[in-house]
Amino acid sequence: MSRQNILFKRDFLDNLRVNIIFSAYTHCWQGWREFDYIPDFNKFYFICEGEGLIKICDEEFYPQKGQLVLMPAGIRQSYSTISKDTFKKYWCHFTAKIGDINVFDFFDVPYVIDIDNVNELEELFKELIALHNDQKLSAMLREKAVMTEIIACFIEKANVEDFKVSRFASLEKIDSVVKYIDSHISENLSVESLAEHFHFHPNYFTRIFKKYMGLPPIQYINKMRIERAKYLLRTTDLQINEIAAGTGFLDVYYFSRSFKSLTGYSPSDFRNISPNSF
DNA sequence: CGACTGTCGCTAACTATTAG
DNA sequence: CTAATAGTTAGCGACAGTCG
Repeated sequence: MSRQNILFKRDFLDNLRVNIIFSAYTHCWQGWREFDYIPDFNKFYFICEGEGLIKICDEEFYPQKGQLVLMPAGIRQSYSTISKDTFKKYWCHFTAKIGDINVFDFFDVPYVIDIDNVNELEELFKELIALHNDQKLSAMLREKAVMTEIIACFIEKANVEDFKVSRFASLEKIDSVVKYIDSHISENLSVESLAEHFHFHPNYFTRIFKKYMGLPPIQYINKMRIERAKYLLRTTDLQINEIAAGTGFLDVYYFSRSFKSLTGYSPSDFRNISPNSF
């Protein structure tokens, strides 16, 4: 795995937004069923007992105790009881998006997986439910963390190792753009020149860049420039104007102002408070 | 003298919309 | 998916001035 791929993955995951709509533990009633609907949110069902039918697209599943079911947003699905022995399950409705895209659209994942450590997942769902009913700010933050942990468990168990970049032709190009920006960060990069280099119309380029990366290209470039400047401030004794020039800022004054607006510190303050990494 | 701030004006970049 | 247009916003450079 190259540094650039790791960078891309991290930047990409920086844009992950998780939102929990509802979570609960339920013993399904006899009439528990709905057919051929398309939700705009994802669902997890963690089956504890009982039996039932889940249909996703045209695939039918009869999940068992100890299995976790993913019912992704935007896909036609149905569910129903099949006997008096109805499901007892933990479940949650949630969205998890990178840019404007559902995170599960980036992976090839099965809809049903076996869980090895049933107790661990059960505890996570219990915590999720408790946190969802807690109005404290800290609980809201923890709720997102627990939801992210459940998603990570699912992805780990599903043996997902990487984004399916090839699934999105444009994303493959944006991946190249990000690598290009990383290796040319000290040069005079503009949206127009980038769009031209990668054969996009500038308007279209800005739009899809933001779609996948969560922020417009120029803001991403500036963010990366400031990250590089922070690194140089910590690890070198270069003068501020040299660092400004080395990170693509034509104007040291503008560099100083941008740095402060993004980090809250002026470059020299940042250097003074940072532990020296020599 | 170097680092930084405040302000001004120009323009590149962005967004929304529409159309092919 | 690509392109054009128009209105808005933010980036940027320049300069004067302050601070230590």
